[in-house]
Amino acid sequence: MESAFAIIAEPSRRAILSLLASAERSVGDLEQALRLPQPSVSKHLRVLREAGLVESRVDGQRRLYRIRPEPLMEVEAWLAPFRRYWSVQVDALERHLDRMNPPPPRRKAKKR
Amino acid sequence: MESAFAIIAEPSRRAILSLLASAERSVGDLEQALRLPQPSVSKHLRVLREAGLVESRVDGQRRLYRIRPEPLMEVEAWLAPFRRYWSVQVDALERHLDRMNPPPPRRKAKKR
DNA sequence: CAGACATATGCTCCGATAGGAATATATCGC
DNA sequence: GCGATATATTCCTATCGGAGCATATGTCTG
Repeated sequence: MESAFAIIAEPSRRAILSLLASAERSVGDLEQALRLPQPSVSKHLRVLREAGLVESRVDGQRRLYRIRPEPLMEVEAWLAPFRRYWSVQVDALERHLDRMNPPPPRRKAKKR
Repeated sequence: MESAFAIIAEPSRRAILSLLASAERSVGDLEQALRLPQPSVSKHLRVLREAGLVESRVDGQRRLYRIRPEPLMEVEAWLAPFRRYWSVQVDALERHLDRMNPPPPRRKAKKR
């Protein structure tokens, strides 16, 4: 089975997964949301299904797809050792910003 | 510039990044550790460098490569919405295991 | 059954890319 | 300078995967 890394290298597939992260969707829903030709959506779904990243259930003439997040844990795990890097960076960035703009009277941020 | 997702789709590149996560290394170090031909390592390093995932400094006749983790934050951010899925799963798994094997006298696990 | 709608599959073309082997560039010690 | 070591680049080839379009399969309504 293909690695989850290879699967999510494709932008349309990431978009599909992101949509399914919030809710189950039919092929037509995805087609509309992503403005992709239907065969293209179906093909990406097939790849995702075979990699275990989604599963489908039948609902009348449509098929509803939903996330199967397990394979993404491989990515999550691989990413772990790098977290310490950007956490210190975020800290450094925060310190930097604090120096530029010393934390003044607590109040809510203005809308932009 | 290529998306970080496309870059880390390649297993050798992931291996390089993982090695660099713990320490700076020369091309020769990587070549040995990964058992890859040297031109192959250099090519992958070029791709990584152009994507901003590593940077190098000169040290005599060698070049030492180190991580630049910023582009990986794109992956981290994309992954965020899926965390809730496997966190509830981990919870469910824990509850399941607790039921199978009720948390008894605290002690260290045996070696296998 | 027909005809409409939803989804899946087959096929061809094309571009991107990894691998391998040879070679080029750079820097060291002498 | 020379030879040795470390790294980068070039060229070639084979492969893979996505785009696009046509078509097949499946399921509903009447």
